[in-house]
Amino acid sequence: MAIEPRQTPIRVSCYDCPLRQMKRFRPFTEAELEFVATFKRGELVADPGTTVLVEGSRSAHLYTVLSGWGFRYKILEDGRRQILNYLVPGDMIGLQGAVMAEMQHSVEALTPMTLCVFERSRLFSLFEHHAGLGFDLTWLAAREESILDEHLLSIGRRSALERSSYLLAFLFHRGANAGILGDNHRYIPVTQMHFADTLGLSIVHTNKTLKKLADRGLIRWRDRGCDILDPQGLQALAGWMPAEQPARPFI
Amino acid sequence: MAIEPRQTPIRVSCYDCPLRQMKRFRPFTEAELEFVATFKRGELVADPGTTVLVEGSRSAHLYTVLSGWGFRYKILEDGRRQILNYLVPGDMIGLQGAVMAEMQHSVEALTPMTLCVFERSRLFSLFEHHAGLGFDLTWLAAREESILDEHLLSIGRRSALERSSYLLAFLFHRGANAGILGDNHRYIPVTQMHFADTLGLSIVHTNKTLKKLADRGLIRWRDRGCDILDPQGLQALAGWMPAEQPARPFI
DNA sequence: CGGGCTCTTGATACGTGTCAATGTTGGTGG
DNA sequence: CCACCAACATTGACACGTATCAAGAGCCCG
Repeated sequence: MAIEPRQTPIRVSCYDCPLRQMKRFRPFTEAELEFVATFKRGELVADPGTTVLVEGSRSAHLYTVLSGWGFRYKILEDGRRQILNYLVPGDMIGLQGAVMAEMQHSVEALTPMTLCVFERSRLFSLFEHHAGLGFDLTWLAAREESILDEHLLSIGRRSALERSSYLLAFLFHRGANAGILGDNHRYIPVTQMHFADTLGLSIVHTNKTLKKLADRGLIRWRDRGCDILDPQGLQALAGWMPAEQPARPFI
Repeated sequence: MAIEPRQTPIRVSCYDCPLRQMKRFRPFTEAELEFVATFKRGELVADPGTTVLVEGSRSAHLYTVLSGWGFRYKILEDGRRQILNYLVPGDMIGLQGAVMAEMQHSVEALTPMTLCVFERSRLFSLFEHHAGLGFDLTWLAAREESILDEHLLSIGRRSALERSSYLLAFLFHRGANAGILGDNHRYIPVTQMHFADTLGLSIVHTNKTLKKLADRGLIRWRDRGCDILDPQGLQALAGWMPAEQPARPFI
């Protein structure tokens, strides 16, 4: 994989961050915005398929997803891979590094992806000077935890068909909230291999299961990803409802 | 289940909290200790098998485990249950409630259990006045996330035997760190049904799998729980190593 | 003494994994 | 422009792991 993620100078200023202007994020105070602007160190640009962060490395940075889809994963020594969660704009990466000595998971880009790079050494000063931002970080971590809880329930106790439906409904929900679905298409850039590695299933059985969903008209496969045709139907089949939550923070 | 958890007045003062004195927790400043003491509202005492917190409820409190074993879980409508993680002294419960409108999981006691009860409404003032404590909360949330990552990997990609070994090694590690294992016994108060619901396996198959581990001399079953005889062996079988982490915080 | 739990074990059914082969698509280089 | 290759999707046959069903034993507690 010759293509490496490139760290570039700042091209998107926090002051006119396109994400921040979206209504689903809580607004910043002037002081907070100013702090975040000095907190930001650069940008990381990654092409699809690129590994952005590697398990076991020690990163001096924190990241926020500015654009694109990605995912977090872990692998066992013999190569078995488990995808843990997906990343959409507004998500934060690398908080675990403030706790553990090394990264405990890797990150890969699904689409072209841009990350904001922050200096981890200044993390504590964020807590010191901007309690609201500190609270937001905890908020984000707690929400990630809540998502992982649902994934665990799903992998542990749902059948292959229910699991698949849940994951599709979940991705639709995340993508829609992040505003990256394209109104008519509702396209999700996840291959069946990614599905398999998320669901804890083999690729073959994943294919057969997804086919059932396609036959029922819930999804349609195209261009190495899939269109969500009937999110409600998927939710019903999975027996899942997205939990309500207040306006989310964004750093 | 006639037995309800009882909220009692404070019996253990934060100033002479038995947990805080253990060396694995980071020390508090005077000011922090003072704040936490006023933050604490009471104690919750629960007998084994008692449901301490219920999914879907709106709790005005946060909790820290003071003594005993417990676990977090979710259930599907038809009763299928998934245990998400176990609770030992020093763990915090209910941070998710600061984010989601309702509790997203339930909590049950495995042994007699005591929880410290904190006022959620004062959570923000914790961030405002004690950046260090705010940071600690994020720390705890990030560590929980990291544990859930490992569970996901395990359930999704490990075989029944590997999974069981991982869980046993994991529980041993957590119990040992929390100092609740009893040096010679290394007893873990978890029934095979709990194991099954954690591993995403049926109770019958869990039994057969655990028996293999017992036959190999890695564990021994007794008194509705099990003794960990060979934690190293379990780790090796699972292909798992606990991640190194600095002194943990405790609130 | 009886009634729950929990643990145990064997027989059988079923869901999912593995193997193997084919089709499709998009990109690359001659 | 075409040949080729790599990655992904698809399908069928078969093997294996795990679930389900059923029955019984040990234990604690009322």
